[in-house]
Amino acid sequence: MSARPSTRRSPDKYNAILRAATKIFARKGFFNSKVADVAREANVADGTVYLYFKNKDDILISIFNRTMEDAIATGRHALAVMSDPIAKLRQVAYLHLERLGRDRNLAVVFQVELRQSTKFMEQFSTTKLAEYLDMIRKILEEGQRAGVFRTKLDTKMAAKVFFGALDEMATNWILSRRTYRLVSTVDPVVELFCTGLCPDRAEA
Amino acid sequence: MSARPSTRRSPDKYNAILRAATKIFARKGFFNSKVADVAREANVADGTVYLYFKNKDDILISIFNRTMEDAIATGRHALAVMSDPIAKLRQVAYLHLERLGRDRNLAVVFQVELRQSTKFMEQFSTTKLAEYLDMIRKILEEGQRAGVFRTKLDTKMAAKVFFGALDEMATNWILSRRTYRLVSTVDPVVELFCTGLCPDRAEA
Amino acid sequence: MSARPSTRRSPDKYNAILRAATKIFARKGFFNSKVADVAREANVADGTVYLYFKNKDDILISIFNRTMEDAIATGRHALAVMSDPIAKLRQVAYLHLERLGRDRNLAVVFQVELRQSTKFMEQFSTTKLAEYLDMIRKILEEGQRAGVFRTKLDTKMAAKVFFGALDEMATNWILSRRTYRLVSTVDPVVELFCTGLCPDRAEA
Amino acid sequence: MSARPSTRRSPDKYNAILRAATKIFARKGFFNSKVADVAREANVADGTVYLYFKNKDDILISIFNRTMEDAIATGRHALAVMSDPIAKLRQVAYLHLERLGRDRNLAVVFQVELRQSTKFMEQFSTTKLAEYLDMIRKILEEGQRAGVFRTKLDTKMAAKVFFGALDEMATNWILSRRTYRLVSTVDPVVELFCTGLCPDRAEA
DNA sequence: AATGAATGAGGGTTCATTCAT
DNA sequence: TATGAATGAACCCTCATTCAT
Repeated sequence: MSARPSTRRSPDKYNAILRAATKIFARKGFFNSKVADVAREANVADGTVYLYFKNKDDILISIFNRTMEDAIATGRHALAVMSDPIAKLRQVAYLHLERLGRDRNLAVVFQVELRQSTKFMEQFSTTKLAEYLDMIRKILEEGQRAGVFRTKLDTKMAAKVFFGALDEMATNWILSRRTYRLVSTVDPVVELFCTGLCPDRAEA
Repeated sequence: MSARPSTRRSPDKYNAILRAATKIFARKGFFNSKVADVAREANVADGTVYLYFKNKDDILISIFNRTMEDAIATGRHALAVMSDPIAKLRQVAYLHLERLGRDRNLAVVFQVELRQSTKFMEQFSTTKLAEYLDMIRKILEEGQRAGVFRTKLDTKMAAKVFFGALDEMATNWILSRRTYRLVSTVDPVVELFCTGLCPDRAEA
Repeated sequence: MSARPSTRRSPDKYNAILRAATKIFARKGFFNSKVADVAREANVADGTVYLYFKNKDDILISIFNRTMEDAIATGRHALAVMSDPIAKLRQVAYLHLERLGRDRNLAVVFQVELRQSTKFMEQFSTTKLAEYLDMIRKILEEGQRAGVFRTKLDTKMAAKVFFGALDEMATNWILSRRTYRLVSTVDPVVELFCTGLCPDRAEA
Repeated sequence: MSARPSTRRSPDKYNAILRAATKIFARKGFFNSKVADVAREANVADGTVYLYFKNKDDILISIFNRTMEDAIATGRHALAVMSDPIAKLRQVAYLHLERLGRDRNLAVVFQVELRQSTKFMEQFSTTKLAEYLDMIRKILEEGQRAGVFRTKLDTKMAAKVFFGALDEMATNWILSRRTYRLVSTVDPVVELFCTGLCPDRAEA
């Protein structure tokens, strides 16, 4: 019918609802969260939520989109002034895990709630996530040209593996009792990813 | 109230329901699947489902548990007769991805539907998943003792990274148009994991 | 999706819901009636209503259809054994007004609630109502052939006028304090319809 | 709380809202029409509607009242200069059907939307409608005194029947595909009403 | 054991109305 | 007077679960 509600008037309310939703979804799960819960947490009336979001799904999607846009923008900006491919990879890992480690609610939503259904995931993976994987891939290709990474590497697959590693770090951290800081996994992961399991043959 | 529903009486019906549920959950998502859908697919009455499963959640959990038990048993059995740690890793990856690649419905349930909520995930990760990660870790430690893997490696983290890589392969395969066979990713992943991104200094 | 619910099992419940709905709709109006009200009046659970009817609209439509089918069947049956066209008209008027006069709830639903919207009315008028008007028209044509009714009469229009007269009698009766019996209007209406306003020139 | 909203300040806006409401109600039905729809159609803000009308019901009532007041005034005025009772009846029929035939939206609101509930109808029938029926009745009584209409006629009932005939003409016209002009039914109806179905005995 | 009709709690969403500007 | 963002009560319908047969 009508155009996407979006931010009609107050960015404050829009942000408040998004923040509240992240908290509620993280705490109770998306499906078990009521829109009324989100509204109460955001200190707005139930109906107000629908002035800013098309429906409940749209809230979840908006959390994802906004965070990914921030992440990609921040990533691109940070990478722009760097040249060492390994440092760039480390930077991506750092920004990724630091962001989630800083906000457990956001982490839960990203690692758990967003994986609700193929409906969501297909939508996400074909847009923002593909863009994110591509950003990683470009670093790897750059590294290949610079002779820092092996030439015979399948960069598309390697990008997935790298992302998979970060993803697993985040998921594990959430499901653990969080006795450690998530960013503390950045260096080991990057190191492992670059060096591999096997001892440097040079050692031999 | 009553005793825990059992699988004793008719394993046929129990299996039929589990198979039906995997199909339905994969197709429509866990939350959007109705118990009645599962019952119809399994050719039993709605009420019959409750003779075999405590509730809807229990069906999902049972899919997970049974598959994991199979996987761990199959894995242990296959690994028992092998000695090369790298071959063992490759075997784990193969069994993991071959199983999911063979049954897309199961793959969807594992990669998507089981991640419904922290409630499920915490339950899973503290039992079967921990056991699975431990199995991987033991291979790595064995490899360290055999001098095949670097000693300074954090095997716990490396196990997670390895699992994360396999997990991402599976998820990506589901979300892609599946134009390739999932098992085709086994060798590249294992190779990357062992060798790392960087060129062998020996090459130089 | 699924087939029309209709009478799945118990005609008792089906009838109870229809009777309850007639009462509730008559009392509070269709739009202001809650399905829960109907269910309570029928002594069934809310959800049970949906085992027998597709939705709230379907209840209203079912009241109309069932009543009209009864009316047309009863009418045809009664007319079959009669020959005098005027007597037939009187019979139609009698059955029409006696039925509504016997059940004020039904009368209210027919005279008021069913006129909710063009959506309903167009649906009704093109099927059952058209059939009813046609039944009247056939009597008039028969009367013309028998020389009892004027030949130059537009029977289609006269049928509408006759129906309009009965309809207005019913509506007026409902909106009045019902100090009279609805059937008492049968003879005057038929007489007026046959004779007209003007004095018989033969009188002069 | 506050005083009854008035039409004083801006008759333009008042009329615009009434015109818009007639259109919207006709198109979507009263219950399915949103006040916001009416406001948009009238090019005013939602809240402005409440400066001119007490609530949504009040808009519908106002459409009825204003139209009836016009109709009765116009009728009285036209009848004042006439003497022949049959001509007067024809004039009433003409004004009635010409008005509705000229504005389909208004016709739909009158024939369909106003019959929403006994709440509305009782309110209407005890005031404006009674007045209208009374106007018709007076013509009939006058005709009786003049010897044009039969003396033994129940004028109250005959007035209802006449109104019922006009009402049915209007309803039928709306529900048909409107392939004819509504006013074309004036003469046949009046003629039928005066002469009746049966052939003039004088003919014999 | 198996059935499936019946249950009824639950929630996303709409929209008439208000009121601060 | 006019606005339109905000409100929150209201409700249809779904569906997991039960239980009489």
